[in-house]
Amino acid sequence: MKGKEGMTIGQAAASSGVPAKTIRFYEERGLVKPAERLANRYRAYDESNVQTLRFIRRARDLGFSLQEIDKLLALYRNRRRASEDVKRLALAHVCELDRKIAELTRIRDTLAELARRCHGDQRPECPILEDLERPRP
Amino acid sequence: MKGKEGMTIGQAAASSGVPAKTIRFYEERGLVKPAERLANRYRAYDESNVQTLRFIRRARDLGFSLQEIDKLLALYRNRRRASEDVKRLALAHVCELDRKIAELTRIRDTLAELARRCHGDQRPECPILEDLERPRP
DNA sequence: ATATGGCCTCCACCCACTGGAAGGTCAAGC
DNA sequence: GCTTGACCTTCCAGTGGGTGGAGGCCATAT
Repeated sequence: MKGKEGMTIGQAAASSGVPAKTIRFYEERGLVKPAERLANRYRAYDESNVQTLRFIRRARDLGFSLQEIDKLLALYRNRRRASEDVKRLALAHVCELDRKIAELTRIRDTLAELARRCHGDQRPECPILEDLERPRP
Repeated sequence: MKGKEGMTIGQAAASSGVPAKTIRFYEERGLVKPAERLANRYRAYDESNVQTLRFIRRARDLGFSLQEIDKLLALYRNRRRASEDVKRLALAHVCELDRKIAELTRIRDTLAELARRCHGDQRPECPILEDLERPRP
């Protein structure tokens, strides 16, 4: 396990923040290319692999899907990319986030209002259950 | 297929808004009790079953998990329930929604700011990719 | 010599469905 | 009476993004 840059999957995991199991999963999904193998069949990683893993980690934290990350990685690796293409991906994702936030907020407000109207005591009467059982148009 | 109230799964689906496949799935998961069967092995539903399905549908629309719905259904069926218990479930879910909304909003703002700083032209320079590749502490 | 811990593969499971294949049932139309 | 088509039945597989565990090899310290 020598070599200045060489790392096992566990070290790459610690260094990138992506769990070892997840790294294998990404490899299987084709998100990262299959790692080189040592003589003992252990996967070997270098700084550039770890860089890619960190990129993926950050993109996941920002809510991009693996499919979107695949596209982002392609742009990342392409020196002749147009920032326009990256921006389009990002803005599409912002739209999706706005949509989700709006929906969750709507649900949240509905439910908070129902809870506000519920006495929350020992009696069975409950506007929340009454809402749930009400037939909708 | 006689009987004033009797319905097939397709009619129950149309009447409740829960797809037939999903009704079978709920039965398998034990969320609803196994439907009666006709001589031809078709599932039979009545208004009360449809009412339960509508309840589930509405609760799903409000973002409750099947596990939470299981508890809500138990409270719904229990005439001696305390509205306190329903309210507690609802408020816990509101908290969870608030948490999710806050996280998505944080992500959304981060990404929108990165996109704002990106020229979005034909050149490769891109603050979004620069952010993604940046090592984190 | 063995105990620990890391690595390997493979399979199963999570959530909440959804799609599809293969086959049974029923009413209507010719 | 036979076909057609719309239902219904079961079972199996896949989605997304992993996580957990079994069973076994490898490396190092005691």
